[in-house]
Amino acid sequence: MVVDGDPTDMRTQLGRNLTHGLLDTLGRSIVIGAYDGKAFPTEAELAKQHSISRSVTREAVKMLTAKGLLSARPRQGTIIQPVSAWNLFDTDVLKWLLERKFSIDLLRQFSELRIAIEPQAAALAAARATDNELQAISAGLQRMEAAEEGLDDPLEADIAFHVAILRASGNPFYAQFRDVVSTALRTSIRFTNRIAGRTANIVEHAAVRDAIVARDIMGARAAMERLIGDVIDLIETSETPGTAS
Amino acid sequence: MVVDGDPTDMRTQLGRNLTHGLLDTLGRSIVIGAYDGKAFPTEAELAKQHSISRSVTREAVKMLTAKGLLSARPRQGTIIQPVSAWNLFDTDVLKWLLERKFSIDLLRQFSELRIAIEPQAAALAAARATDNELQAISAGLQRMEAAEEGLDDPLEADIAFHVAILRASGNPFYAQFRDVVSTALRTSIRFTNRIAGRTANIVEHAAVRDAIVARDIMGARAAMERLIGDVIDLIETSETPGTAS
DNA sequence: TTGGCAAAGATTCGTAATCAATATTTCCTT
DNA sequence: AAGGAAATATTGATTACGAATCTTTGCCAA
Repeated sequence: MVVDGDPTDMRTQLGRNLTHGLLDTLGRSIVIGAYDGKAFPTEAELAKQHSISRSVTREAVKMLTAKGLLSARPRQGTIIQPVSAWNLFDTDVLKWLLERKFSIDLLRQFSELRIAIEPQAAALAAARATDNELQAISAGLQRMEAAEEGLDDPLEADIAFHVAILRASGNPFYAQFRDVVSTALRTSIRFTNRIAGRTANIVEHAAVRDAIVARDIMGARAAMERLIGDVIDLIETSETPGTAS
Repeated sequence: MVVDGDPTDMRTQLGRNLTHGLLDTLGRSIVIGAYDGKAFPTEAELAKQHSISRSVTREAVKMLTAKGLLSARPRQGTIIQPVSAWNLFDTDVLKWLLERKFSIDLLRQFSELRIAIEPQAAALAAARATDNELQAISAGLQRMEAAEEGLDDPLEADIAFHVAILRASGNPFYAQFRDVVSTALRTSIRFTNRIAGRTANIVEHAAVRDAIVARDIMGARAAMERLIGDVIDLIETSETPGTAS
């Protein structure tokens, strides 16, 4: 009963199938700390609680161990791993984490990561982006311009722009930050829009694009630094003591 | 027979149990591209090929989908996901990736990531490391000094130093790069030691430590940039055309 | 030939029952 | 009190069966 508000069976739950439904329910419960004092249930208990077969339970648990949230040993049971073992760059973990608190604190952590990654990605893109990749970046910018006039979704356009640059870095590890950046922007928009009713800064985005297209490595890095620096400033000015959970 | 050189059963294989053994075997096979032309086997085929039960097969496949390598749908079968969907920061995926090629190419991609992350981590550490964290950084450096005189393992000491700084950043996302940095250093040592018989650069490491302890944010960033810049220079000078696989 | 619809087939999804392996705890014997 | 053996709890693994979900095939009719 700790597990979910509704102890109903999982058959109508989210997810493509029972296993994914349970994965989602358990992952969310773990991340929000629903088991913090107590021990994690055994396979048998989980199966019973959710009126689900043991196989499905085992598969969901195995997926959670694959993501670093759990570990299991015979006779000892299944235990929750320390947060340091969680794979924070996993899409699901990121999603659950965000539900726990869309606090400014988490947004700040995201942004601290972005300020390290994205300027360097822009520099690499300036150095080696292919024609196709340059075009994708420009396309993202054009979507943002279209969004200014209500012809496109401003958030999705913004995300497309940043992701295009990550891809254009030519380094698959950079491209992995897709989800982090996307999540950060989705969260960000709730704050930045609320705080200063400002719309996305087209001029500064264009500066990044122009520098990359001009193969200006230093310029691309600097322009992107400015872009994200703005976000961080906004977060910090709006950070009033006691707001953080 | 595509799967593994030895079509023996999995009972003597690596891994804590059958599921993990199969996970490892399949993960490695996928990453090295053993299924590149062909379709991925069905559950039934996998079970038969490895003389293993269907449940174990399903659990291993589920773990691989959790890591982004596979996806499964009824009637359609199990299919390998594009590399862009793989979770490259997963410890296992990283390990498999490294077995595919410990090429200079992969080492360069690691280093491009480090040059973005670690200087910023050093800067954050300089800004907010606790006393304990400062002590851990100094301890890492001392281990490196001890290693100079054969009293400790130089590689492990080097890793400990860099990981301590990642942790001291106070941002859990930075701490996640533990594995990437550790892997990069382990790979790196094979090259850097071979190319220039040089030992780890204690002086430059000490400069990073000193700057962090002195709360010198800019200095810490610059010192770490120099450190990793050296590695990148070494990689680039040793990069002869045709070496990349 | 073409269009549509129904039947067959393949594959993952899900349940159930059962035994094995592995630690831990309990308890008996010395 | 010590040591070891037995009971016990929990994950690990096998097997067999049926359900759900698509795809493909093939038939029938316009």
